[in-house]
Amino acid sequence: MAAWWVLHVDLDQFIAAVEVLRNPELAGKPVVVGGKGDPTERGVVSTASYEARRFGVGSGMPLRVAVRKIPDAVFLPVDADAYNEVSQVVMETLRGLGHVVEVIGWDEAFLGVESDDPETFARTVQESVLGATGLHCSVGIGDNILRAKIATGFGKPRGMFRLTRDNWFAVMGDRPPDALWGIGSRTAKKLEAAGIRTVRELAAASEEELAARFGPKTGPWLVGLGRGAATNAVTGEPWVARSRSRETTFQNNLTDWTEVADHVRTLAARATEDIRAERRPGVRVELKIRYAPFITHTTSRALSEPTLDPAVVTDAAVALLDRFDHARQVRLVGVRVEMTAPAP
DNA sequence: TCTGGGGTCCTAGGACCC
DNA sequence: TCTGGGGTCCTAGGACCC
Repeated sequence: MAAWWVLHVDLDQFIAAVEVLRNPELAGKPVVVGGKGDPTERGVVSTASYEARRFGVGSGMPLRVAVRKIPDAVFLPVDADAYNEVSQVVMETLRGLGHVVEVIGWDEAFLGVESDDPETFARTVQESVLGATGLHCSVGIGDNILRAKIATGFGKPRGMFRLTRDNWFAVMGDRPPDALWGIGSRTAKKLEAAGIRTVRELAAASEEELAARFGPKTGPWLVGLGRGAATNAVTGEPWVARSRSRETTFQNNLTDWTEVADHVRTLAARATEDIRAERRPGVRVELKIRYAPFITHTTSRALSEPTLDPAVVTDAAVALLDRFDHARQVRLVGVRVEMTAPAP
């Protein structure tokens, strides 16, 4: 009787690899993809090639910092259309293997697989993706989605790793809590203040105590993460967005709020185009302002009735500007529109 | 070092209602 | 005159992920 497994498939340095694929001369060079590709501008690294990572450059790092670390790296702009196209080939290839596929990003998916030999199937996955796209991937094998997701990191690059209840504490027990998917630096710091420095200690923590510190749902959920607990259900149901948003960071902070208003109108119009394309009326509009140097506030308002009318959305967004301090400089503006639930 | 863009979910306080 | 308890909605902010 074959067992059920969750496989997590993750393309290796996906964005950089796509760029190398269409420009083979980049192979072996430090490649940094991010922003508009100009490391003197505001922007962050989306993906760095392994050659660039050796210099300490990684995702989320400001481009201005990256260029200081590797002055002669190849800097490229983000080309979302190109990555989407390759991503679709990857996901179609995975679906073609005959198992349920849950897409969780451009370069990641879970597969629900019934098998006696998941490693052999993982090898098939890697060969299929390589054959269809020329790209390498790593595979995590787990008894639930959390363990599969974490396992992938131990398989990179081009490898695989199995993580289950049997080796969970042997592999993860002594690691810091932010090695877990869902715990970031902020929560790790708060956990440390509570005397919790390892996954093993998190697993043994009191749910009541963490509920008092983190909230009624988050506390017990964190303890569960420490134990490696998660669903093993992989769903092929297509993902449905709840909101659409557009935002812009200015290369130079704005001081003129009539300019700010112009940008709000443009962004609101674009967000409305997005919801119109999905035929999902907007029910709430949120305006985001990031003041200089990096102070972010949001405000939102429910619309009086669901609408697809660009004028209604735009006017609502512009009206929200009244709630902000027009004496301050603006680094970013954003508009988000919440949609009605999709028709069943 | 100086921090993108597009998303999701949770928390907590206040309003409001019974 | 002084003031319960519970439920739900709205809103701002925080944290996280790709």
